[in-house]
Amino acid sequence: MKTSRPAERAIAPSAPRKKRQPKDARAAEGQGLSRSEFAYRELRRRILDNELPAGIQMLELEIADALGVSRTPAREAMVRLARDGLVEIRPRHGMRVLPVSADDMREIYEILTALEPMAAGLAAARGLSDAELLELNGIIDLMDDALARDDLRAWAWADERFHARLTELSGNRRLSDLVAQYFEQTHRVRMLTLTMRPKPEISNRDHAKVVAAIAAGDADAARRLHRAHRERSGRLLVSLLRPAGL
Amino acid sequence: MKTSRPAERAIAPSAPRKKRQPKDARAAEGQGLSRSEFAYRELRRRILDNELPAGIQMLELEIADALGVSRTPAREAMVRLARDGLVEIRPRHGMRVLPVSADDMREIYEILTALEPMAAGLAAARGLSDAELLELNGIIDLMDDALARDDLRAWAWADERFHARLTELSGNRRLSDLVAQYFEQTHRVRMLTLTMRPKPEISNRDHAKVVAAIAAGDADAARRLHRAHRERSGRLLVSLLRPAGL
DNA sequence: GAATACGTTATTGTATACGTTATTCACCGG
DNA sequence: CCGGTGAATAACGTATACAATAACGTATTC
Repeated sequence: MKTSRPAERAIAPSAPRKKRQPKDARAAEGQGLSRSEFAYRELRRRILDNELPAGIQMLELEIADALGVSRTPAREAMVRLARDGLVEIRPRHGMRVLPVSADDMREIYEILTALEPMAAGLAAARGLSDAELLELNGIIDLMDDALARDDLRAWAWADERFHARLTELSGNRRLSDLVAQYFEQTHRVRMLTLTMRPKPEISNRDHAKVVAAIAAGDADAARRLHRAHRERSGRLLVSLLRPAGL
Repeated sequence: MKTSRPAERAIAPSAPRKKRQPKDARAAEGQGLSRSEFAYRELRRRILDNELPAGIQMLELEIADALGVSRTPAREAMVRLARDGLVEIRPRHGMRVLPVSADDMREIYEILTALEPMAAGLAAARGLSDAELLELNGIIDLMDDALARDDLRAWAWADERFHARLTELSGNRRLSDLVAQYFEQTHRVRMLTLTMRPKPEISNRDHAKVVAAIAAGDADAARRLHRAHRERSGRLLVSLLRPAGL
């Protein structure tokens, strides 16, 4: 037992204590989300949408107030975001949204260049069903449509979807979660550079080739092709970023 | 300014309140560790050393008591460990140390098979200094010595060290952290299967070949060789695990 | 006028209180 | 004897209280 606990607890809760005021956190209540989960997701959303721009600092209490929760769930969310590599916790200065430098992007793209081709190879080795292949090709069609309409935002959305779906089809859950985590970190930068890059027609062709290799069950080719695709897009992004001096 | 801070802080702390009893947590005090950090490290150590065997469940309070901290840091440690993939949090049943099934090991090895060869390739492309190459070869020597003495534990230690050091030399911090995280998860199983596997002479040769390729600056060869090494050891481990029915 | 020491204050890490709710176990009916 | 229902209980999620301390500003001295 605890050695010495003063027995203040013995006093009877006679008076109807102040009603537990959950402040607002209105949005959290809506779903079956715990406040902790809500804080995490909302904070992450704001960061990824650049609502909380890179570099910004927020104290625990500011975050808690902004989200309408107390410090405990706010803190838990911060710890999780730090693990995700989105923020940094600096003891007396709160949480800082990490800027993504060209060098950071290089590191992240190197990781994706390792992981995604592996996923493509695994998918090819496993053999995808016709429905799954059809789905991937459908996403490529979406990308082509978006490109034809010059709708870059729609293209980016479909592109992310393609990469996510392909890795999910690897049959390795950890792998696809990991790719999702790092891909997420590229999202902010991709959005920023979307208008700076040349029309991403090559990307669409790359995707089609990878899917063809997977359909043929050629794991080695799928891996090589996806790798080439990743290397190209990584180089492109870093080259766009470097002069911008982020 | 903060809009509305009630001034409860104004009440003077007149009476010398009961001394804050930090229970024990004696070990935490020793270092400059926060209790949270201490809880995390200690818990992780116990899991990796199989002191907390796979499958075991512990409630928040049990963990807190076992570590001599309160629920708050215990909880924070749990959240972090869950992120690391070592435990699972199940709301009313506390924390469960995740068992590592053959299938889990397959997933983890697939990830390492993607990441480590990339690290080797990067190291080769970057070009290592003589001192760095010497260090890697020194570790290989340690492995040979250990093998000659039939000291499997020492061999395993050096092997882990080799892999860790090599990925660090990739120049990609995120990559080496990631490898460390997944490698860590194989540790428990590697220790269990250490006596079941044939003498790992091939491993030592594999390592030497990878270092040679890096020394020659041949990124492609380094990648391919490391990949072959990983594939082999992954297959071996899974094949040992499967009949054991973990 | 600048530098340093000191006191103040804000922020954090940690403990703990509190209310909610899943789980469990006993009891009852079939 | 078994299955279901409800009360008791315990675990958790969350809020908050509290103490330690780093950061900051002020004053003092040279």
